[in-house]
Amino acid sequence: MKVFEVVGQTRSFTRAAERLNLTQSAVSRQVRNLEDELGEDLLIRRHHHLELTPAGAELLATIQEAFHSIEVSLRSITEKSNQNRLRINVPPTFAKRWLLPRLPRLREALPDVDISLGTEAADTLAERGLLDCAIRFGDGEWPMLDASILMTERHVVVCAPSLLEGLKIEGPSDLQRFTFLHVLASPDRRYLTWRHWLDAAGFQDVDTRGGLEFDLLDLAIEAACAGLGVTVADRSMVRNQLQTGQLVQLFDVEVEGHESYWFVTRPQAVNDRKVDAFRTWLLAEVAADRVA
Amino acid sequence: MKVFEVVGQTRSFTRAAERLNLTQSAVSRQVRNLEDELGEDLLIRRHHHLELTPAGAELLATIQEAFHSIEVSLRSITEKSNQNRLRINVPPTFAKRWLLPRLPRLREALPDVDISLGTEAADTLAERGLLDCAIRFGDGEWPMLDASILMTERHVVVCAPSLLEGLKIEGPSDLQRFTFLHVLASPDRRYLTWRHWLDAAGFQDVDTRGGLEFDLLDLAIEAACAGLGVTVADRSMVRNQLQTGQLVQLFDVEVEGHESYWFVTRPQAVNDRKVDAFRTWLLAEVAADRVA
DNA sequence: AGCCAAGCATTCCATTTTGGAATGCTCTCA
DNA sequence: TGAGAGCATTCCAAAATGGAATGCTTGGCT
Repeated sequence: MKVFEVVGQTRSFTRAAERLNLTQSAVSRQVRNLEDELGEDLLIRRHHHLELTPAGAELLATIQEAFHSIEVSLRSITEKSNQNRLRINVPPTFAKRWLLPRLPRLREALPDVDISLGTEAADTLAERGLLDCAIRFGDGEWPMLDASILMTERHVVVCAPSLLEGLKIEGPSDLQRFTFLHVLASPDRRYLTWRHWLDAAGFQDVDTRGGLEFDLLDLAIEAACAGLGVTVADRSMVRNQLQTGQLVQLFDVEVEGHESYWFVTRPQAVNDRKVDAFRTWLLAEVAADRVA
Repeated sequence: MKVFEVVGQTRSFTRAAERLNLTQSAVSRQVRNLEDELGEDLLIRRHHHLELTPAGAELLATIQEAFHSIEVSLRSITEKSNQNRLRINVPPTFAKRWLLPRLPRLREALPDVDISLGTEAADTLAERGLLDCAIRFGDGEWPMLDASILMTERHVVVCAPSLLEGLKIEGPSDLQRFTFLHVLASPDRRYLTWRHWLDAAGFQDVDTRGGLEFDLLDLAIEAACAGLGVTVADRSMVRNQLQTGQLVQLFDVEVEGHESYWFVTRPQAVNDRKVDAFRTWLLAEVAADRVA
């Protein structure tokens, strides 16, 4: 039953199996059993995707609602001392660079809401009921979830002021002297932020192949602060360091990235007071940022 | 989970076990496991009865609703050709004597509703989702169910006209000559309808100890029709026989019983079109009866 | 047209979960 | 204070569930 719910969401036995920590074989049989019991097909097995039959669609809707309400009830029991806890997951860099500095203001704005902050790279908002909401980086397209845009990344190049001592930085060749700090999208693939920025700046023939790689932007920024090299970073993530002089910006080139930070919720969360209050606060904060 | 639902309803591990076709031991551990998982007690184990903790009460309510909606959805799939079937259980005598003769009228009134009629002595309305509603005989007090009164029994004494040939029936002693037909409440206990009727009629010293016993009023009435003796019966159940002359009433004494026929539904059924239409029809029918 | 790969079905066996029977424990009531 | 009702516990058996390997079907691609 639970299995069918996930299959319905993922529209794939294989992906459902992953989400459920089962094998595809187990999922296949569970669904088959359910169909047998009902004497009615729930899914149309097409190749390379599944479709729901009308019966399946109706059952899926019912099951989702029922399970959700049970899950909420269960949670409110497990943590009944924490009725007012807001559980969120936030990308690590965003958490550290943007949210953490604003936590005092958040507490002030929502004094009666406790916050549980997770920084998993891949949150479980769609899969489990543990999270109330999340902030995600991407294009805002996530199936079965609602997303409101918070901010689009704006890339600037920064480094520690110590690196610049006695140097004049005016063009591509000056840049080439520094160590490049990169952020990895996956263990063997970099984000192309340097490429985009260089294109926008009109710098040809800069060799970015060398340099240090980090799996988190946060670490790249830390490295830059430590004077290890130059990095491309989202302006919002280094605002503080620029203000205090820990980092300085090189060139007056700012590139709008094609991905953004989004506030993401399950559709059912529309009538959750906490989530709503948090969304409102977030949107107000980012609006204030833009003015500043 | 399902186990806890039934325990919550029955307020007893043992009875829950019976209903679930499990042993008390299995039920005990299921509930214990659930409590352990939640880290919170759901039940207060008092001796000779269980109480729900606040957490347990909340969870029970949620679970009941969730399971019910799933069950309905499941049923509508299993029998999707029978979306418009109304499943009812009716006491056997009521079914045969009152409802069956009116079925044509019912079909006329609700032409698009198919009827599934069961006549179990103890229906499963509270326990399973199979029935949409039921008619029950009793005092109208059934936990977790809604009941609307249909009619209170009115006892009269009847027998076949052949028994009276050449006799004049005027008092207790005349009555004593007949064979008494009794209805059993349980294998070793009669309903006290004869007693009540004799008291109301003011007949002392009638010995009712002998006679034939039946487990259903219906059989007693059949026996009376066959000229086997005299019986006390609810007027509504023999209306037809009195009209056609198959039975005749002895004495002009009519006793109101202290139990009634009720239309019983689960609380969730309030917004079920079929059930509502049936209730309306039933109430109109009994109202018409009273006028006639 | 035919091959390849993606993805569901199937089979067989191991693991885990669930259930039953017997027994123990504790509280209530007479 | 003893009996009995009713929940807890223990131990073992049975059933359900899951995993790995493998088979099958089909849509896409050359």
